[in-house]
Amino acid sequence: MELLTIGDMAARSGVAQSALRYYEREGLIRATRTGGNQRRYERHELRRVAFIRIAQQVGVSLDEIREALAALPENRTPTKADWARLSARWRHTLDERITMLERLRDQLTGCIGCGCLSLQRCRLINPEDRLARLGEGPQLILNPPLRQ
Amino acid sequence: MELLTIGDMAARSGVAQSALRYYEREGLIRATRTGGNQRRYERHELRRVAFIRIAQQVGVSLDEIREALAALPENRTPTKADWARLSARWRHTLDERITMLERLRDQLTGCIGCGCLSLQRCRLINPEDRLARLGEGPQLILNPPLRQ
DNA sequence: CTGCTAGTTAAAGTTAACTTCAACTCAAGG
DNA sequence: CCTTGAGTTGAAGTTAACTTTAACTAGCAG
Repeated sequence: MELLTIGDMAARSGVAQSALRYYEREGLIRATRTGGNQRRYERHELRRVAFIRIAQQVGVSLDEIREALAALPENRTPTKADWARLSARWRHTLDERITMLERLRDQLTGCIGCGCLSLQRCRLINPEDRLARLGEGPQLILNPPLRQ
Repeated sequence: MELLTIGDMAARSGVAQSALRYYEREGLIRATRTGGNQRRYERHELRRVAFIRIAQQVGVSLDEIREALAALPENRTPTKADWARLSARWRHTLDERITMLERLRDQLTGCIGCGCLSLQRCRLINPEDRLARLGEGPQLILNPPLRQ
């Protein structure tokens, strides 16, 4: 059971040591300590780091990533099935994000592309035809959660 | 030539007044002033705001958005052609982002999905087969710009 | 004129995700 | 034993994109 130093982890994962310490403080990865208080990582922590970076690319926050990682077993090395279960979640998130961007792209092409980018008429800006249905109310740009 | 107050702009764009002031400080939108120093917006500034929010959804930073908006004419209301020219840029960015996410999704399915998420063997983690080609060097997770 | 809502400013606060810094300690080679 | 490179800590700094606050002014109805 060979353990990795923080330097090893940084080199093999491409993630800075300061980030690895940060992830540990945030409860995303774990390390044991040597007698001299240095961190030693088990090999499977590398997989956690990989998972973290991938999820970040998908646009998931560290908070959500921590939550997902909490589904891994505490007292044994995660199995393939454990990881597969987690990845299913991101797969779904990814699908959603891709769909959103594709819709945005298609509408962009036919909408800003044509120069019509009008808050009154554009489906991109006023997606559910809110203006038409709600009459005088405020016309929201894009999707809901834009706070006022 | 009816001008809009900041309240009008906020209501019609769904963007907070504080954000509109911030955009102005950052040089993304412009307003004239009344005798009493209140902002008055021309109608086409709404289109700018729409453009800003759309670009943000695509993942573009305000810095880049400002740069893009700088291509609009200073001294006349932008035409459809002006907007179409700008949108072409985002269209391209969008395409790239979608492609990236699709690649990520496909690899996620076949890679984390299968539980193999291994830094040594996984194409997702080690995309260009760096390990194989470069021998002992550090193995970077995902795409390049991960600083050390 | 009185009130009230809408608008103004500069400055400070917020959040995420880290990095940088200063001041040390550990581990290993010679 | 000495030196050097790797590791440790808490605290403060960084960046983007805003929001909040406090103290004040404008515009308009009655």
